[in-house]
Order: sequence, then C-alpha cells, then structure tokens
Amino acid sequence: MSTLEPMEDEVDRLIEAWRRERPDLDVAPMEVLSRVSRLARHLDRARSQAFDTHGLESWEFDVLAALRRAGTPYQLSPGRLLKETLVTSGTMTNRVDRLAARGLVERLPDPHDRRGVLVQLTPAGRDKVDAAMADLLAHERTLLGGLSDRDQQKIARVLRELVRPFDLEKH
Amino acid sequence: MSTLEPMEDEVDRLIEAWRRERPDLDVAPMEVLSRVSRLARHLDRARSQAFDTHGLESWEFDVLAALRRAGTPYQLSPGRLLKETLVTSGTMTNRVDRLAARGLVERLPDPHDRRGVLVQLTPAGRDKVDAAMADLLAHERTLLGGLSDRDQQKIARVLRELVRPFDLEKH
DNA sequence: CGAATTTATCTTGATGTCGAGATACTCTAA
DNA sequence: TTAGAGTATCTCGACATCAAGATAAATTCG
Repeated sequence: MSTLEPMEDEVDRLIEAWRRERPDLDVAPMEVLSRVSRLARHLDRARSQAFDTHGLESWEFDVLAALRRAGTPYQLSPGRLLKETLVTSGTMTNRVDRLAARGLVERLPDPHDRRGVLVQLTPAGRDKVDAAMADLLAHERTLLGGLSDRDQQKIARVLRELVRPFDLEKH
Repeated sequence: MSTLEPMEDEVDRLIEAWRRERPDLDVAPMEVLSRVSRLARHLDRARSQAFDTHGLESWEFDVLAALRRAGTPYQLSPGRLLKETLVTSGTMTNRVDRLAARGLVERLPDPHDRRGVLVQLTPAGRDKVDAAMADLLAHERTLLGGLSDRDQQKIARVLRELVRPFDLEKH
C-alpha cells in the first residue's frame, strides 16, 4: 500500500460492504456523512473522558457551559436552557435538581414572573466549568493536531454550509 | 453582509460567546469539532425522519443494516452485532427480541456452537432495510446537494484522518 | 480425562430521557 | 374585571440503555 494513498478506515469498510451488496446504489454520501456521525460518537466519548478528570458528566458540562456563556450574572431560565441544550423540560428539571444538589447551580425566583425560575451558576460551578472547558479545548487541539490551519478553515467553512439548513429550519 | 462572507451559523454564535467570556482561551478547535457534533445530531434526526416512512426506528435500521451488509444468508451472531452497532449485550438481546417479535429477524441455533445463536434477516426484514437504505441515501444526497464532488472528496479525506486515531486505538 | 479459564448470551436492577399532562401564573381584549 | 388563551415549570409513567452478574458451553492444558 502506497503512503500516498490514505489508509482505510472503518467507513471505507462499511462502504465497500454496501457496494458489494447493493451495486445499484450510489453510496457516495456516506463518505462524508457516515464519517461525521462516527467522528461525533468518538468525540462524545473523548469529551466524557476529559470531563471525568473534573468529576463532571457531559450533561452537567452542557448545562453549566450554557450558563457560563451567558455571562455575568450567569443566570438563565429553565426554558432558555432547554433551547440551548436541546433536551425536554422533564429532563431539564431533573438536571437542575441534580446540579443544585451538588452545589453547582442555584434556583432563584424570577423577580419579573412569578411562574418563572432562574438557574444561576454558583462560584463552585463556575470554577468547575472554566477548568473543564480549558481541558476540553486542549484535548480537542491534540485531536486536530495533524491538520494545517488552512485545512481547518476549509473544513469549518464546508461544515458550516452543511449545518446551516438545519439551523434555519427551526426559525 | 457581503455574500462573499459566509453567513453565520449557531456555532459562530457559540464561539463568539466563549471569546467574549474567556478571551484567554483559544477556541479555534470548536470551529471544526463543534460543527461535527452539531451536524451529527441533526443527521440523527434526519435519519429518524427518513426511517419513519418505513415504520423503522433508527436502532432497528442499525441492526438490520448490519445483517444486510453481511451478505447472504444475512446471519450474524449477537456478539458480532454488538461490535457492529457499539451497544452492550443487554441492549442487543432486547433489540433482537423486539425485531423478532416484528418478524424482521429470526433467532436460529448456531450449528457449530451450542452456546451460540445466529440472528438472521427475514425476507420482510431484508425488504424493509433495502427500501430504507435507498431512501436514506437519497435524503443524504440532498443534504450534500450544494457541495462539489471535489469538496466532498476533500472533506472525506480530512475526516478520515480525524477518525483514524479512534479506529486504531481499539486494536 | 477433568479442572480451570474463556467465550457467548441472557437476566436484572438502576438510571436518564422523553412526552403527556398538571399546576400556576401572565397576558389579551371584550 | 374577567374569561380565555398562552406561557413556564414541574410531575409522573413508560421505555431504552448500560453494567454487572448469572448461566451454559467450549476450550485449554496439566
């Protein structure tokens, strides 16, 4: 095998099997999209490992990070958190319960709406998410290690084009 | 906004928020990896929708597709199916139970190993997975619609490089 | 041969998520 | 002012998954 030919990966084997079984189908889309799905699955596991160091689960990071991104005073409503993290309301109630039990967030009454609640990052929660984010980025940087800046920019542009239709469809 | 500048997506907003809150961090890796994760999530939902047409759940397709790829006589052991679909044994037992109840697969005794079982696609199962696969590819083709063949090949090559380390690490 | 180890599958209990519905409050407009 | 519609959050039951352990058979090797 020439070193100019890229080595095969699992998706190459997957595609080869489909071509053998269904030569009538054009399986070219899998070259890109199956790799995106598989890479995402691997990234999830890598994330989980990176967060382990900080005693955080991925779902905990997702919630804390949404609050952190919001900026001081690090408050969001549960409803807003649903939209940021793409889970349902029952799930978010459960998550906030557990994060509050760990002392990483607090539930405050919304001063403007007595139905409402604000979820606020505690100082401990902020410290945890800041440390975890730094580690996550460091880890991700090593995963991208081989790629030139040019390639990274190129692929980011292409991925943005692929994602946009989805971002648009939910107003 | 110039049409030469690509329009922003959700990840641009995500990155912008992090840069504002943590100007000390280099968040460049998110340009690629956050988009991969988000695109994968969207692809999962798109897949689910495509399979809905055929009365299939995504997990059902995953199992049936593994059997279909194996080629005639469309038989695999549960253990082999675990490796193909990356779920645990308890999950696979449950999945095979439900697929068998729907008449899409059968459990046969393994003639060479009395501990073992072979899961076999029924003709109905084969028809379903073939139809669903054709639809899935058609749908994926439209998602990639805008991309030139050149860009698709380029991005596939880069993604292969990113995935390979993960494919290697589990012998 | 026969004991110990490995392999293959299934069983069970805990857990997290979803989704429908309940509750409480706010907003609109007649 | 008040009925009705809309909104925000929480409760609860169903369900798929995981991980650990149980069972049974095959394999290894002294």
